[in-house]
Amino acid sequence: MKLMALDGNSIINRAYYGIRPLSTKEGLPTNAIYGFITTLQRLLDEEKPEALCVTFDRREPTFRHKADAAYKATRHGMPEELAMQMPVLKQVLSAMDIPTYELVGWEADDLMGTISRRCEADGWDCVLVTGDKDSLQLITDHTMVKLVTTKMGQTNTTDMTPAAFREKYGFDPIHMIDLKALMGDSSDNIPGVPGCGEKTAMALVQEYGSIDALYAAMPDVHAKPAMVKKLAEGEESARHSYWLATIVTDAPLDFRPEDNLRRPFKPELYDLFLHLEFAKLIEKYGLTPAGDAAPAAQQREVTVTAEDVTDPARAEELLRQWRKAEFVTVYATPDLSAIAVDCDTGADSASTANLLPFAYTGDWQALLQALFAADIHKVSHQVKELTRALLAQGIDPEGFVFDTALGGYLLDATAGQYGIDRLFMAYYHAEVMKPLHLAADAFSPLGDHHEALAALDSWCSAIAALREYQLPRLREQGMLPLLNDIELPLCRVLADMELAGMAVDAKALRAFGDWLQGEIDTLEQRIYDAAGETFNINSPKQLGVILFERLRLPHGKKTKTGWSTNADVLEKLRFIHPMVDDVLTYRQYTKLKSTYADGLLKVIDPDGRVRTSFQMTVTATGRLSSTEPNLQNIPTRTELGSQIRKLFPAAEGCVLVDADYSQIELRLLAHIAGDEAMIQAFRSGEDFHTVTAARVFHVDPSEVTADMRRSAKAVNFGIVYGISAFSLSQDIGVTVAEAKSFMERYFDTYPAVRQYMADVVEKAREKGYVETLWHRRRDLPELKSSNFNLRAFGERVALNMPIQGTAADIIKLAMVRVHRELRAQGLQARLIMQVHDELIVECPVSEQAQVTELLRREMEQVASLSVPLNAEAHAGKNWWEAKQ
DNA sequence: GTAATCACG
DNA sequence: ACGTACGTGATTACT
Repeated sequence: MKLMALDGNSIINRAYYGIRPLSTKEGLPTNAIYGFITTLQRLLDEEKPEALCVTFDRREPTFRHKADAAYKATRHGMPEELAMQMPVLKQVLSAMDIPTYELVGWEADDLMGTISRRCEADGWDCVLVTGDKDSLQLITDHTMVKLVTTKMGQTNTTDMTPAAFREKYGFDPIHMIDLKALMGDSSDNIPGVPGCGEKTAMALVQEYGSIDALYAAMPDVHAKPAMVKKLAEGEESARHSYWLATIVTDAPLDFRPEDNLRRPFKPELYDLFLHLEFAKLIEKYGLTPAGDAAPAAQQREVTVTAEDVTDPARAEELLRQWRKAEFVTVYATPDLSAIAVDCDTGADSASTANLLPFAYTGDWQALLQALFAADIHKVSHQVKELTRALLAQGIDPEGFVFDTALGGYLLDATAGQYGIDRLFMAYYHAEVMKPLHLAADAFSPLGDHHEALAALDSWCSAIAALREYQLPRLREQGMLPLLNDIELPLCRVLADMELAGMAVDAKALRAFGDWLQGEIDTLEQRIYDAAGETFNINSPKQLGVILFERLRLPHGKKTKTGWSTNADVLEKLRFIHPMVDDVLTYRQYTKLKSTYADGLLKVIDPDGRVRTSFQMTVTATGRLSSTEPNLQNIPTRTELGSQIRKLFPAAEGCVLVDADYSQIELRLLAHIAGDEAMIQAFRSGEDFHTVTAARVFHVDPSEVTADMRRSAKAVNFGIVYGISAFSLSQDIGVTVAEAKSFMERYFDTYPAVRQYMADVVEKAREKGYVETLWHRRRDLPELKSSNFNLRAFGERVALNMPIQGTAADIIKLAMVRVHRELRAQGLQARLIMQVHDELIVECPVSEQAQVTELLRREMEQVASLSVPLNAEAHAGKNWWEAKQ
């Protein structure tokens, strides 16, 4: 039998510092609790103990344990956000029916020591989980310590058995106490022998085993005479320290191993997790509401107020009501096999109309067109997806006035999940009924019709409830213009773009792929010959073994699992061994082959076009993202890679017009920071990096060398990302000191930028968020974190998000304007792609000149700032040409 | 499912 | 002293 005991304080501490701040809508921080539970679950999966318990420190101000020394006085108290979570964690553990142990005046260590010895006495094995190395002294043949370590934000555990301990330290676990007695421990206020550090203490314990043996051998110990003297003088301190360092194993604890056998969770765990907004955990553990006695079916019976609309006369009546209403909510299945419409006003208040194509006896198409006309104001969830589905059915939808997915995203851009159920849970701490099977056949006469309708009904009213929550908050945060003028109109633009797609030359792409394969085969053989064996070049692990063990090349950075083999590292090794160059080329070619050649071929539609999906609710800054396929990362930086762009042709008789903003982020930095020198530089129309270099190096622009311009460019970009001198030095290959002085001179050149960087972080810390010119917002709880890395990250985000996010606002607005203007001018031209600062329009050759001018003008005039927005547009027969 | 790598802005 | 640039998505290896 095996019992696992956790050092509660140690684990929750690590969870708190290791996990980004989370909190409930009411502001209760929850990250440490969440981290604790997930850690606990991982440990249980790993160890599968029969019994489990958690111990906690319980120190009282008046305690007199272990001498009167200011014992652990230097250990600072826990931050308030963590302290608040302690009692809640104990509630959670109680609801999980996991025993906890604490004793006034005793530390978790002492309780764990006591627990492990009682277990052993009863013939149990024991696993102690803690991050505290002190506990290693407790290791025996039947007691293992799982040491929790946090490296680069990742928590790992090491199993310390007697053998593993000896391997690492060279002596038996029990002598850990002797080691501490000699070297001391400042965090525990254990003095040790003054002047005796880790190295000396290790050597002495390895040789003599214990301080008893050491002092018995005095004065003939193997150490420098000065050290022998220190040891002699420090004997009393060493013996006192030994006592301080010894973990108690007989604390007065009421403990029997068998009382800790694992038991089922208590029902109240559901409510607790609901309150903590641990939706994932509720799902994972399959928790259900405590009052589960009422059968779910019965609840549904009560809530179903749905009405199947079958005949045109009734439909007409409803349409009239809907036109009069302020708004209706619409929930549609992705395939439009069912559409529910809920209207809160009128005679049939609170009743949901179900529109099912097979059940409707009238003209289905006409009904939809009437419902999705501009005169019925619709609130829905994921309007872009619905718009796309309707357009594909030949319906031209208008009149969307709210999107609860977009609302959720604008209110919390880092939440990541915007499903109706998740939002409802976050806002109201309650669950929406799950549609059990919303597949098409659920609405066939044979499917479970009743159940499906009940789900539609509840989802429809959930959407109304979400809007109710979101609207006042969006208004208060100044985001209604962003929603109404940018995000909502953009839904139609993106739906059109997704449906239009981009043509791909499949034949040429296949040929390119075949050519790449030939090159890859050659490279592969050369690499095997150089290595003297075959191996999987695609495996960083195997490649690392070849490069750094077999070939003994100097290794650089490490990753969690071994040596890094990324391009940065390999670049430095290419002059040492010719194989490295081949590996780099191999990487480049296989990337092109698998991601672009093969990857694109897999998703070409029968009409020879690829259709990406634009994600509107993914990025933390407001940018779009593109998936299946990702058309926002088609190669351009290398000669070979950019060949791929030649395989994106314009349709027959058409051209592609490609327009991009030049240095929009830096221009926005100039505007937002209000730096006169930088604004002037952009107004001059000269090359900005060259102007920067000239000002920073105090030379005439004509004297700026390529090297100077490259450095200036690196700083310009670095500033936007929240640079550090270290990273800049890495980037431009100078010392940190040089990079530092370089940045100083940069800030002297653009003084308002320095001021901005300080102000934006301070303001963000006060307000807890940053925002763009259009008030798009990103919450930044990281700035209040006590974890240095997390806080530093938050500061960089605070600098970057307003700039990157404003650029996103601007191009989105430009897209809406371009889309509208192309239609207004009756052009056949279609906007088909966006790549963050670049738009692509496909149009007949005859429209080329007009479209090129329209694109440039609309993009440049979308906002009026203190710097000009500069856009350049070119036409070509394919993407590569248009981009020139 | 996570980690490493590399493509883009 | 800390560890070292912002935002994405796809592929491959490996647990």
